[in-house]
Amino acid sequence: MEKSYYNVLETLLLIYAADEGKLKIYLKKKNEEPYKGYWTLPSAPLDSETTLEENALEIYKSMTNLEETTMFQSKAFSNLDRDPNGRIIGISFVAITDKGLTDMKQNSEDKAWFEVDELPKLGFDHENIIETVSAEVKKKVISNYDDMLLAFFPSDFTLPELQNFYENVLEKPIDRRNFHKKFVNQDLVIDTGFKTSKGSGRPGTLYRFNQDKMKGKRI
Amino acid sequence: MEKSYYNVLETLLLIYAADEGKLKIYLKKKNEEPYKGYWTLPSAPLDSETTLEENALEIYKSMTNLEETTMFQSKAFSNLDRDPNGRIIGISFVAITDKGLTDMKQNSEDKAWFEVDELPKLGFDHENIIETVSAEVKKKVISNYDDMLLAFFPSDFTLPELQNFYENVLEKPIDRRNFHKKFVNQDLVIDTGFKTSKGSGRPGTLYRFNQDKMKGKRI
DNA sequence: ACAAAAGTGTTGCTGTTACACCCATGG
DNA sequence: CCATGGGTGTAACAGCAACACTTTTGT
Repeated sequence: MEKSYYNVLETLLLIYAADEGKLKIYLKKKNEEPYKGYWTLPSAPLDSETTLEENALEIYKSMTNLEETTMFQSKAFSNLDRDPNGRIIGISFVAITDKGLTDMKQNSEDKAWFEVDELPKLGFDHENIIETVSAEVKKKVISNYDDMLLAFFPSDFTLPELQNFYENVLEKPIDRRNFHKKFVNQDLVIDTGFKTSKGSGRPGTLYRFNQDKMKGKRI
Repeated sequence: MEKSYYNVLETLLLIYAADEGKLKIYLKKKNEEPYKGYWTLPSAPLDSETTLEENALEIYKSMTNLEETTMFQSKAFSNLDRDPNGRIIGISFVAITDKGLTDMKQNSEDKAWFEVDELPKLGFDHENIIETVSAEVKKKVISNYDDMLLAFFPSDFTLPELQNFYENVLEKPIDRRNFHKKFVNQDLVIDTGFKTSKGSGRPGTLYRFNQDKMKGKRI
């Protein structure tokens, strides 16, 4: 192979959501070789007249039909053997979305949500990328670094829902009563006045995050 | 300009150290056009047979004559007008070093330390890059996220030294006595048994970080 | 009325904050 | 012996951890 100062780049997008208490990622099924039938991260090659951010947002729109999201840059992956077709450098972005929205909710033939700890067969080095970036995202969720916990709950939620997600990410159980009081006593959440009743048991109060108190707050 | 899927990349290295209580960065003076006489970040073009990490380490070695450092990837900068010579994508890395070591201590004609809040005239978009990345580094120092505070003090220090640096990064004063006890009472530091005496006043106890307690510790 | 899920109360501990005071060195 | 800077003490308070109990729903 000829050594050169020109490189091919791709933007990789990791779309995350909190769903049923689990951290999930939205993947795409590949229907051409290489890795035909494998799942992969949505991606796009970067041309010389587009910024990485623009490129990532385009991928987001095409995958979700949504315009807005919390998006930020993550790591670059530059191993020489990432792609069997030749050297390509991948720059990863993280987008956090509200799974409740739009047609993303239903999995389709070629787009689906997966728990980050139960990934399907993945093409290229995407399993490695997902594990690396997910570890970073989880770490931020746990302490609300970069307001990451806030980003996962843009709309109403019950405290048990929040706790379920938080416990799964933390991989440790937390006392239900202490968790509840932490958020209520410190005014980190606002009571919307509504309740949810799904199944048996007392209905949960619907809260939303108190943005002023949560922004920058260390959990 | 012709649209293409080939891009030129450069690795940019931000070498930081805690010195005299200040967060400092090591820069290089440019002696050819463009930006001749301006200061810039050390950088290297990326060829098609090198990883970003290898490239960053090469820059580090050539700037410091040291082999080892705490290094991690930071953001990628992909604005189209970053460089007057044409589109080039910059991938930034952060290295943290012990300024006391080697010949780095003395500033030379073409390499020097600068406080991140008192930067010289910088070429390209490097001022923007330094500000962006420095904000990220400071934020991590403040909470010891990714063990960032630990990384800045690999060898012995006095608590007043540590506090001086921490206060400058935080941009708020902290009670001297509480700061002291926080670290001592929680066994975050280990007494080396040595003292420093510089100038008047009672000599300070030399501590080093207790790695076991500090790793992962949120300050 | 019973199970299931959500919400409230209490107590002790740990760490933070806001203070005043004592100790070791150089001039 | 006094200025300078470093180290120790203490009391009030906030947040966390570990507990038992009560309330509201569905069946």
